[in-house]
Amino acid sequence: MPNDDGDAAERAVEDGSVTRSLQPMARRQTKPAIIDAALGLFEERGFEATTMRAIAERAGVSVGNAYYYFASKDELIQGFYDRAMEEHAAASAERLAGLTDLTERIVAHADSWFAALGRYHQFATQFFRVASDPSSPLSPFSSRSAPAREAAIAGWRDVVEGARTGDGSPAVADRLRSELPELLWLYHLGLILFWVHDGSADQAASRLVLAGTAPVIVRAIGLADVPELAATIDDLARLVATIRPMLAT
Amino acid sequence: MPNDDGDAAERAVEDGSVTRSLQPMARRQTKPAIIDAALGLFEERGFEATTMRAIAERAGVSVGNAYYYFASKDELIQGFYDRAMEEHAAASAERLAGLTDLTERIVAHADSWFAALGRYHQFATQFFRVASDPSSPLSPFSSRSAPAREAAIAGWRDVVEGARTGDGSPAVADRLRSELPELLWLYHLGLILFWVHDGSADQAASRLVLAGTAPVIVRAIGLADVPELAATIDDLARLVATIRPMLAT
DNA sequence: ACCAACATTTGAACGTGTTCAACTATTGCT
DNA sequence: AGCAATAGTTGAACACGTTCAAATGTTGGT
Repeated sequence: MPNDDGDAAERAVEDGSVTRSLQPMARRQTKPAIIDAALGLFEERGFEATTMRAIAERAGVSVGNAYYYFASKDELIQGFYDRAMEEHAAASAERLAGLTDLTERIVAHADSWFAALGRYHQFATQFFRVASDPSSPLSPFSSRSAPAREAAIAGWRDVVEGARTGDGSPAVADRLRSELPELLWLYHLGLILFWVHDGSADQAASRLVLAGTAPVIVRAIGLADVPELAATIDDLARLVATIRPMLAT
Repeated sequence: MPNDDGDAAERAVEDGSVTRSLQPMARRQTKPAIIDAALGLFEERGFEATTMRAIAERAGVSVGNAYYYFASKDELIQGFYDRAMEEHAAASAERLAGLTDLTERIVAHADSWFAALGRYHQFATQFFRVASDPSSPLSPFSSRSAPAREAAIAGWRDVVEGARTGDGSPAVADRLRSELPELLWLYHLGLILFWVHDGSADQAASRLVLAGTAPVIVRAIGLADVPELAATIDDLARLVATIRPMLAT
């Protein structure tokens, strides 16, 4: 098994030029080379049309070597996902900069996700097919994707924390502020599910769903303070609390 | 390509005993034989562990012949799904017989689904992995599964139509009665999505989610008449109307 | 300098889903 | 009865993801 995060290869580079010049057989950065080859081919041909043999050939390694670094073809997808999420985080931060309205911030964050992944829609479809397999390590609920999940929730936390009312006070009541990011993340998963199945041109339908549902979500957040609904909300909170420990993935 | 629904084989049988006795090479019912073999093996070993060669061998045909009737291994799943849905319809009808309360009827219908598919949970997981692929004909939104989808929605229509209030009048206002079955079907899809990912013993968590959310759904239905929410509900209805024609699957 | 442990790399081989040209059986028509 | 067209059937062959024993490179200790 390789070092878990390509540390070995990176360390070798950090050893500096002396080490490198003393070793004629320059240490290739095999793992990133494989990722680059895979992503390039995925974009060119799609996921299923890309063979492990083609990836290995473009990366200049043997097939077996690719499997030394990635347990399966599916795992190579993680590289695509990580890269896309970086793009999304950057694009979202830029669009959120001037916005204070919660609804607008939600729309901006989710819409920049659509923008970031739009060009990969067809390929992303195959990605989420794999990810929607509960037994896959790429499932959003798996322990292996916990870092990605937490990063995504943190993104939604930024959306919530940055929201202000007219007088500059936080737009979301304290009681909800801690739970809301995760709920919005679930809402986003739902949007993604729709987006994946969205056959409309440029996924326009998904953007409409976003624009149409975000205000409803925000209105529902406001409703959480209505006393008549408090009992129901408490029921749901208790339900979540009961169920969460039952789910060991 | 075979006749679309095994008509050829069925017609041959309907030709009667004369035809059969005059044809020493008795016409095998190849298609059902393949389905039976496949379902048996799926139950015994799971979906992925079952090979097309094993299916063909048990059915007494060649591999190529299986592909004459089923375009892919995935398509064999439809047989499992159809059979399971028959079981569900029967079990649900039985449990709904004495119930008039809408919440109880919703729970009974969905819970009998859990009961019907519980023993197949692991295998069903692989089934829904395939079904959640938007490009798969098994996707619940695909045109190929339209009959199954409509049958499922019809099941939810029974749930709604049979619900009575204390005085024996329909429990659901006219305005909602036509749309509600499809919404409940979507709710059920959500439950199934959770169930598929549900790693708790005997999928107990899924049943709790059902028991906990069904009353909320029913309460929300009642809220549809509150004037303050009418505008929002109209917005959502308009959104659905706008989007539906955009989705050509 | 040497060796033992470890990390990396190789490519042939395996089992899989799927395809296809060839073959056989059946039907419809005269 | 005979013939052309169609339906059904076969199994070898293909391309793929994956595995594995073996070969090679690298490191750290003496």
